[in-house]
Amino acid sequence: MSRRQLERSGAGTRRPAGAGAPDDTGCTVLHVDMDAFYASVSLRERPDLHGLPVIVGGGDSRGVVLSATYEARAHGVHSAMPMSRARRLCPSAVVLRPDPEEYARVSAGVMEVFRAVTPLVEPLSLDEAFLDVAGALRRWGSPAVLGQRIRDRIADEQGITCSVGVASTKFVAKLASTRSKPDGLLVVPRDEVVEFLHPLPVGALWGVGPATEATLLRFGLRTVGEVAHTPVRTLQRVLGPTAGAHLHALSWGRDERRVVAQEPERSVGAEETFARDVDDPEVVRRELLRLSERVAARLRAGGQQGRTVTLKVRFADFTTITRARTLREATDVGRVVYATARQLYDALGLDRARLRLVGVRVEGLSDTERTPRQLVLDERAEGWREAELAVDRAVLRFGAGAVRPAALVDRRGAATEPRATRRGGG
DNA sequence: TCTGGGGTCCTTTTGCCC
DNA sequence: TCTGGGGCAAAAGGACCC
Repeated sequence: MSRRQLERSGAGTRRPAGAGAPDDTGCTVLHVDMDAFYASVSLRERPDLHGLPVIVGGGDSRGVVLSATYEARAHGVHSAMPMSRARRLCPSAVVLRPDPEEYARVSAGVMEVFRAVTPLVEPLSLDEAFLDVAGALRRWGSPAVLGQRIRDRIADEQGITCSVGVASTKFVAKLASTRSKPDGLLVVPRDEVVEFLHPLPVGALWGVGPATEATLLRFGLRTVGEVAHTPVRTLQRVLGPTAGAHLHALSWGRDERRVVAQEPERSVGAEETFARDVDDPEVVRRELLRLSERVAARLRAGGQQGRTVTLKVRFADFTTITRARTLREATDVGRVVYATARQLYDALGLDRARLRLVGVRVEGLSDTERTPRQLVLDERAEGWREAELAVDRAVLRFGAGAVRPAALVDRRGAATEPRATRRGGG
């Protein structure tokens, strides 16, 4: 939400020509963000669609917008909007299916460009990252020059545009890249930070979403400047000690967070929204098995195990609950994850309630290497683990879907609907 | 007219032990 | 025996991000 607000608050602040280069001394944090990433990547294959409203989105009945070109955004379309609504807002838009593999490839290429500049790259998602360029200046010149080089290289090598924010802190760099979109670069000099921040709406602050924004508005706080001039104690009373202090610091441009390369993952999960609400427990259990296998396979691929299994259930009316159980030993075995998730599900005693979504997540991760093989792990689980490792090898050789649990295969040997959102035969 | 899927972090509640 | 905390970990929910 913050990004949208910031864009709406408008006032293209790219410097007027002839004002001289802004002072980027000490502005060693870069935030680089691809413009309409999924849409831009998909458009590389479809040059005929350039200049048209294009929406990338999934799901036949229940999908949302993943990305939209600026032409589509002009009609009010934005990401996370239900596809049905987007089509109504912009009936002329061309809708493309997402192509996750291609996005991952382009993302890897982009990250490579970053790492050629500095090892201190902190990816936030496929399409954006923070870079600490303090150590790269001797070789490359000033941060702004560096930012422009990155933009040029990504345009040349990947055929997409990006925007770069240059500042002394992560938070301001991120706001700056947003403000310079699309296809821009904005430096916020150190001594202009407060001037830059204070006119912005509160929703521009990191961590202020719809709920917090509503709270702040109730107290008459509309801009970052108004938050800045509110006593910390007051903010803490209203928002809690952590959020209150955090927001106050941000509103003055104080942000101590460093750029950190490769943060370890803290959880791995998978969830699925059904094409239509489901009230058959057997269908739900089959989905839980599929999700558990998927999560466990990803844990093994990453060399990780987890101790806490969380079940997520979303009812037809969108209310959502979670139930968790912590195991005695960490696991990366699909059958163990499934057994736990299924126990949690059965314990709910739902009795044919209509479900919209189920999910499985594993938390409390540790490296498999550094987690000693427990002596107490029962033979059954150990047997399953061996079997699943064999499956991993088969999938590597023969591709996904080569091997799957019997419960997920119908009598004719065909896999039952690979994705719950797919309809009909195929 | 509805609301995906991948996550992180924080707060509150709860259960347990002392 | 009852009550009351403090401290802790786990569980649950919610807000937020892309």
